[in-house]
This record gives sequence, structure tokens and C-alpha cells, in this order.
Amino acid sequence: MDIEQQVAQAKLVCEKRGARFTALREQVFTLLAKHNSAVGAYDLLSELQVIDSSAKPATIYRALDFLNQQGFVHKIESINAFVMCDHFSECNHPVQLLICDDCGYVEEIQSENLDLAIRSMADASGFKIKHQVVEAHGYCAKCQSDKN
Amino acid sequence: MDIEQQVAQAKLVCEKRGARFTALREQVFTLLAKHNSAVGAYDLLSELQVIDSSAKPATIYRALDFLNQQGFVHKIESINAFVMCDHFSECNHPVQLLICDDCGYVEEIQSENLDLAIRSMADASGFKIKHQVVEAHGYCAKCQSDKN
DNA sequence: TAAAAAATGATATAATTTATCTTCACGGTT
DNA sequence: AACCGTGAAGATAAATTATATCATTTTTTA
Repeated sequence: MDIEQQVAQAKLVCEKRGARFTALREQVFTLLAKHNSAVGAYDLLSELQVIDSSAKPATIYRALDFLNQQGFVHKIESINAFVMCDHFSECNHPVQLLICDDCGYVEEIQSENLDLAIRSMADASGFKIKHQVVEAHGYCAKCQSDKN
Repeated sequence: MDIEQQVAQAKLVCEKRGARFTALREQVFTLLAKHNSAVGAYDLLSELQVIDSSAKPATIYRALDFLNQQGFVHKIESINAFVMCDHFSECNHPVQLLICDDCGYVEEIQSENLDLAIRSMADASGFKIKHQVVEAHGYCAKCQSDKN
């Protein structure tokens, strides 16, 4: 799916939800979509400032907040960075990421078993899960082979 | 296991490894051990400053770094806080946490299935995992019942 | 159109973490 | 015991990440 399609899809989803996909939010969405790896908020801010020189930290954080709430982007807690969601139309799925510590590439996975394993442990303790952070760090296939 | 035993155990482990469990590191270890929930670095710093008024941020971060490397404490990436490890003698186990967003209680779980699920997804992509961050947020049994 | 709600602008600041350089303490070696 | 190399801690500063607050503008709704 190319970026224009993603934007169109996001607009559609927002319309359905009564959420406002404003020009600013679209800009941030597009900037992030152009990366195929994780990006820090301040890096994104620098990019945004090329278009909109008045942008400030709060500008980018607010936009990211919104996009995150809509499920379009994920925050990677372990590296303070943001990444596009691979399947943003289906909302509210558990987020599970493989993060390459070498090249920064992020792969979003979907393991039902993983989700079940967490939930069954939680159930055993009477714990009610609202949100999961699953971030595996290591080296992607490409970076491993590059080392040979 | 009470705190003195934990300290003794930590000393033993460090000795075996040729790592230095200095007075400062012991103080930070003990402070953290007194909590049964996650604590922020600056909260810990405040507590340390009662004993050692010259302590600075770097002081606490260095000690936490060491304790983390030894596997005695875990950093909770999603809330920027630290917690004692439940089983610090067995090193290098994957860290899996249930974090109560109400009372701050942290339960460390050990699910082989969870670990396997992540690894099997990684294998499928040729991804080599070095470190996992698994942090489930929600409400513990106690906080749920308190709401009734 | 007026009022309410939401988004953005602008400014400041808080919170978290790391870098750097110096000094000190410990362990092994001559 | 004095010497020396290494790692730890002290001191200072600064980088990085994130939020608070209040004014202004835009959009929605009554």
C-alpha cells in the first residue's frame, strides 16, 4: 500500500469515527509513513519544520498522540520512537514488534499465541490487561547476513 | 526472602562474577528492595540523598545500570521506572511484567509459552532476538475488587 | 448566528537520561 | 610497601524526551 492509499484509508477511518484528520495530522502521518523504520519525535519535528517553520515540540507530540489513539502509529516505549502501524484499519490489536538494533527496522508481528500466553498468565493472577507492550530487540535477517 | 537475605545473595553472586557490589550499589539496591512496586530514578535519588546528600542523577543512574546489568533490577520501559527482579539469582531470563496502572504494583511472570511464541515469530522472519520487553498494563486483582 | 468544543499557536518548563572530565579506591605486580 | 592500571564515584553540564498553560483560531452544534 503506498502512502496516498494509506492517507486515504486513514481519512476514511477517521470520518467513520467522527475524528478529525486535520492538515497538520496528515502532514505528520505522511512524514512518518515515508520512513520504514522507527523515528524519534524530534527528528519528525525537524522534518515538519521544513514544511511548517512554526512547529514546536507540542505540535508533533499532539499529532502523534492523536495518530496513536487512532491506532495509525505505535509508540515504541523502549527506544522512545514512533512507527507506522502495519494494519491500522483493524483497530485495537495487541502491538508486537521486532526491532533491529542495528538498522532500526521494525517489523510488526501478530501472534495469537503470544497474546494468549500473556492473557493466560494475567488471568491466573486475576490481573486485567488493558494494554500490552511487546518489543523484542535484536538483529534483522538482513543485518545478520551483512556481518558475514 | 527479606532484604538482608537479598543483599547477601546479591553479594554472593557478584563475588562469583568478579563484579563489585560497592556500598553505593548496596544502598540503591536496598532502597529499591524496600519498595514492592516500581520506582522512578528521581524518587530513588531523593531517598538516596537522605543518606548521601551529595548524590546526583548520574549517581543513581550508574548504580541502576549496574544492578540492571547484573539482573538484580529491571527497568520498566513503558513507565520509566525500576523494579526489583523476583529471581535475580537465575540470570538472563526473559523479563515479563504485569503492571497495575492504579496502584503501581508489578508482578513478574515467567511464561515459557510467551517466550516461545515470540521466538517462533522471530525465527519465521530470520530475526535474532537479544532482548525482550514485555510489559502488560492493566489492573491487579486487588485494585479491581477495590472498585466494587 | 451564537455558544460550545476541539485544535493549534506560543511560550515555558518539567522530567528523564547521558556525556565528560576529574578524583578516588581497589587489586594485582614488581 | 610503593607503583600502576582499572574501574567507580564525584562534579558539572548538557542533551533528550515530554508536558503544562494560556491565548487564539477553527469547527461543530444548538
